[in-house]
Amino acid sequence: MSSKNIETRTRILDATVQMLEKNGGRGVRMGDIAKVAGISRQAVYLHFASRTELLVAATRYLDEILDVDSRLAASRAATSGVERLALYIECWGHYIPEIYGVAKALLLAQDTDVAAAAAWRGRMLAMRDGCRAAIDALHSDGTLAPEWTPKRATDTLWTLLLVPNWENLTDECGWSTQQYVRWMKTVAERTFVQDST
Amino acid sequence: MSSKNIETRTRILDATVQMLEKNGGRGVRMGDIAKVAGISRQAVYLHFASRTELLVAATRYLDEILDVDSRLAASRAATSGVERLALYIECWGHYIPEIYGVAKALLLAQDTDVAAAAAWRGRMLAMRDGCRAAIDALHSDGTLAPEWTPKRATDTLWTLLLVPNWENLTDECGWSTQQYVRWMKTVAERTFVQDST
DNA sequence: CTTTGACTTGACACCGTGTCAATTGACACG
DNA sequence: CGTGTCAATTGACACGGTGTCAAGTCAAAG
Repeated sequence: MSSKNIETRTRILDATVQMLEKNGGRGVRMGDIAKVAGISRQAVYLHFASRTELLVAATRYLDEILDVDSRLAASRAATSGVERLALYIECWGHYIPEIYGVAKALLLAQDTDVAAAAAWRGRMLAMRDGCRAAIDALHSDGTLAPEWTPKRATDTLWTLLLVPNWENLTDECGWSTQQYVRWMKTVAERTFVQDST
Repeated sequence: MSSKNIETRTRILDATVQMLEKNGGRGVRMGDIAKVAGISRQAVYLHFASRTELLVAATRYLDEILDVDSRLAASRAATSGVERLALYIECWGHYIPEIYGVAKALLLAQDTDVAAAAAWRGRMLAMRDGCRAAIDALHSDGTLAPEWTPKRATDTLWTLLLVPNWENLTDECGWSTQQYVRWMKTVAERTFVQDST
């Protein structure tokens, strides 16, 4: 009964994630997802009221699978602000490619759907918290470069780490994830960390 | 005859720019533009084959009005790499808000239309040339920080200056254009310029 | 007076999302 | 055994926005 219900639901979510991953988040229609899940297009609407709702559920589902929380624990365990900043970028940098398909779809849905915009914004604000924590750690170490206020530094770091930047560096510039992580760390350290000389 | 033709064409372009500017590039339909231009929706198609073509023409038209070339001349006149970098960011930073509406529309059209994606990409590659010129100037001054290759520094600066970053800092973080320019200069200098101490 | 060319009006195809109604088939319960 | 429930199916349809097509208007130029 309800177990079959849930089974179908996760089959839809699996299909969604799989399709979005494969197509980089572009051009995946409700019908395509249904086909991969082995059900009719209308049946998808029995589980998710709209495309946006499905996308949002898919991101949650993926986060669960990837166990984001335990990953972030590493950066929180850092003993210095500088280390924390580096670990946070490392964590985030490896996370992006894994969620990229779903994230991109949500990002695209923003234009037509207010709910999608709100959902994406929520996720980004959560990411901002991580940025603020890293900057605050620098600040309380006294290693935040003096021209920055914590708020302004947080805004800047947050923006630097946004998905479109990763997209540009990997897609257009041909960088690997390793390189992305490596050089974002460099930018962040040179930008925010007080000169030690 | 043909003068009337051209007159209507520019009226359409004016209407397009005006509407896109007013609505931040979102939700402007062919019919809306036609209405503002004082003609029928179909008449727009007598001058532009598709929405994308109209958007592309509108960016060109706007560039012409804003006289981008002469603006860029200032940054090319710089006597040092550091100065050139700062002037380029200054120039670009004041340019973005003026083209934002049209740029955003083109950016959004990318998702559905390959031609729009190509057009946008072309503009961004042109912007990248400016970034490369600034980085090269640093490089030949010997003031590019040693960990950067020119190519990698160019990629990074280019990405840093992308429109979505300006969008995030102004929209989400509430920065003014002045602040954007000020702090992007700071980031770029701290990131790319060899430490002078 | 006729031709030409810009523009108008109105109808329509296409695509993808979302809705609705009628139907099927399986399982559970009395 | 019949009955009710619930997931899922099929097929049709509305909506919004782009783009196309055909027929007609109107003014200026020859």
